[in-house]
Amino acid sequence: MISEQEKNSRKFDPTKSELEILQVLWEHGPSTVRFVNDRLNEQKDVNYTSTLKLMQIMVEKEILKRDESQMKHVYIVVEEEQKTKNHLLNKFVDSMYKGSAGSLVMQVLGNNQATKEDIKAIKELLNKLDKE
Amino acid sequence: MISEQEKNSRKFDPTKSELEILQVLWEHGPSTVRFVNDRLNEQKDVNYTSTLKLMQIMVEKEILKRDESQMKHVYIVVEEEQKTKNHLLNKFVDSMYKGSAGSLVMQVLGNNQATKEDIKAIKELLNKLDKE
DNA sequence: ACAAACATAGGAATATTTTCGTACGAAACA
DNA sequence: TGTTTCGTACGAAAATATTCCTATGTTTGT
Repeated sequence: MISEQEKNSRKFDPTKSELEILQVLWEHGPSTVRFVNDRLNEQKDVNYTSTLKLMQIMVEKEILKRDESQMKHVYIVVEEEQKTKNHLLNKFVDSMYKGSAGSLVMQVLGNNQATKEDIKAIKELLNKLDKE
Repeated sequence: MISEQEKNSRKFDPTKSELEILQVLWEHGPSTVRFVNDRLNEQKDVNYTSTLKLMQIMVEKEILKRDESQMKHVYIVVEEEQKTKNHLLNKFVDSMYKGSAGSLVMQVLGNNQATKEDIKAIKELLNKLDKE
């Protein structure tokens, strides 16, 4: 018996390769396997059918759904990008910073990993949060 | 042939299970397998020899080193905690936020994932950065 | 109509990660 | 001193993740 918890967490636990595919879909929206594979091949060598297989698996896992009305199936991300990213961020923070999002931010800021523009935007956001 | 790059990045690419072990060692300092295994068993079921094996593998990968002068070997993290965390954070930011640390921070702040204290500390840090 | 290019499906081969059984020596202790 | 407990080493099994071969059908262009 699989609990709902497990079922959901599995759904939000893309593997490394799956994440690469998600990134393409997040950036470009619903796409065919061919398109995704072409984007991936800009970074690394991967066979068309490998990408196809992965995307099929992702449909099974309900990470993606697809429009089969055309022969060239169009794959669509099921979960909102932000929701998934949030989940992954939380997991990351939990495991690396004992759940303290603050200390993650401190690390980023203290490490010159944020540009001047970033910092400006962050300050503005903080001000906005103050007013609420 | 394996490039130095790959070799190094592999060193900093702990698997999921390896990360769990690192967390114990980060929190408690140099430890025996028995100790680490006990900590892990507070969270999940895992056999002693499984933990042993993993930690031995981590020594091979030079993620850990160990003091064998006693029968109960003591395992020690090679890389500084911060250095490893930084590396993992960078990888995360790269893959999830196209390398923009700022947008990660924005997401954390915009999502009530930071407490009031966090925000206060962040503001202070920002002020300090300004002065430099 | 035919060949070439392209699409999906399915399963098998690989690679990687994780877990654990077994062997065997050292320490603890009744 | 004998036996139980605890330690390491090694290798294999199991679980996961990744890659790609092959079959088969569709579309495209000549």
